[in-house]
Amino acid sequence: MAASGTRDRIVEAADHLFYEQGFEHTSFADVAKVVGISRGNFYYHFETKDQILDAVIKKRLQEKQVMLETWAEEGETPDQRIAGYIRLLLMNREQICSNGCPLGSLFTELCKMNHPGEGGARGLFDVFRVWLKRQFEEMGRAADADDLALHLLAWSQGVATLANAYPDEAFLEKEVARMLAWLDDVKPSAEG
Amino acid sequence: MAASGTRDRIVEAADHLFYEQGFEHTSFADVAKVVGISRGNFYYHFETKDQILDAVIKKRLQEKQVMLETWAEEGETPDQRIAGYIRLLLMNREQICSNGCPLGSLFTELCKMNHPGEGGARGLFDVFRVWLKRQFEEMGRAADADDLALHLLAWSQGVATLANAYPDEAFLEKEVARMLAWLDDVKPSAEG
DNA sequence: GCATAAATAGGACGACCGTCCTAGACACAG
DNA sequence: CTGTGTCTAGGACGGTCGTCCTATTTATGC
Repeated sequence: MAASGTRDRIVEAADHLFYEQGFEHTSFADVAKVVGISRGNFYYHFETKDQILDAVIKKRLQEKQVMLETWAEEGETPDQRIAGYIRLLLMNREQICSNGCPLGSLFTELCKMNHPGEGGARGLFDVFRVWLKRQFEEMGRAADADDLALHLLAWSQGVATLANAYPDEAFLEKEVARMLAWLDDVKPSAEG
Repeated sequence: MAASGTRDRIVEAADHLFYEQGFEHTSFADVAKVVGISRGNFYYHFETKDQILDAVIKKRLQEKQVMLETWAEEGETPDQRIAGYIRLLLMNREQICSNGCPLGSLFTELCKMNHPGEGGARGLFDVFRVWLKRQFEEMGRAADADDLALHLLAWSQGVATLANAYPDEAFLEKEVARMLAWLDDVKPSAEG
């Protein structure tokens, strides 16, 4: 399994570099330097650059899904779980301030390239969208659960982008507080 | 001034292509094809690709500034002007659904490239930020005008990105309605 | 009409990229 | 030790890119 170890290291290095430098702006040489292997060796593990992107997206999909399902099983109330999602913005503040939203920036780039991986990047949004929708449903807002989920998704996406443009932690904290207040407003007063 | 005519056509074509395909993904050959001139002719008007980017950013800065100042002089109330900004999302719905936010997507790309033009792209945000701040001040919210401006900027930014990921006009319209309701909430009841 | 400058065309260049190929290193079964 | 399959290194190839160079065309002043 030493080979698969190298494969995983390639995917992990590519994951970080795609986030920090973008997909197109990251070359095989960049990844090779980080992993510490030769450029030509990629083609034993991947046939094209797009396959690395696919593997990176697949990895992100799985990681996020596992993270959200773990939250959902930890027995908290739906609004506490949504609050956990909102606080992700604070937990990842350094990365967000310097590189923006991992979901949004990748999607935006692939979209402009007309790259087939665009669908996979949209799938990353979907993971959060359906998870948030489920939480709002369980919170008692079944009627507009998807609407609320999209709203929160867009909101956090915009906050991440602006925090990147103005690397100001105070702004991030203010917006997180605003989101939590909004969540409290949205929560039915007599929760079931 | 025939030369400057060509120059302007280059800048305008580059402006569109940078928005639709991204800066890095747009080559000289792409722009040349649109403008209808030869590839080598660029270097009579620009010395580097970065200079074209600078010209594009400068043009966008000027256009936005003129647009906003025109609004500010049209004698409406501040909240009507802010509502006009919000409704930009609807006016440009086709472009936003297919290419996202012109400000955010350019900034995100330049940021990942560590490109010196990043500052100019941030300047585009600044134009809207200070204009919105002024409107909120005139609306009677001087204390938190900048806070409100950043909030609305982030919100609209996120909505544009999500509308790009889910090209759904209904979502755009719902969020615009939500923003207008928020604006009404923010407006002091006894406006001066 | 001629000299001068502005403007354009088109190819050459070096660099980088993704991709591919081949030879060698390594692990392990017999 | 030997043979076999896995894994790696490093260079070659073709394409594209930004950049540059040099002719040629077009416009302008005298």
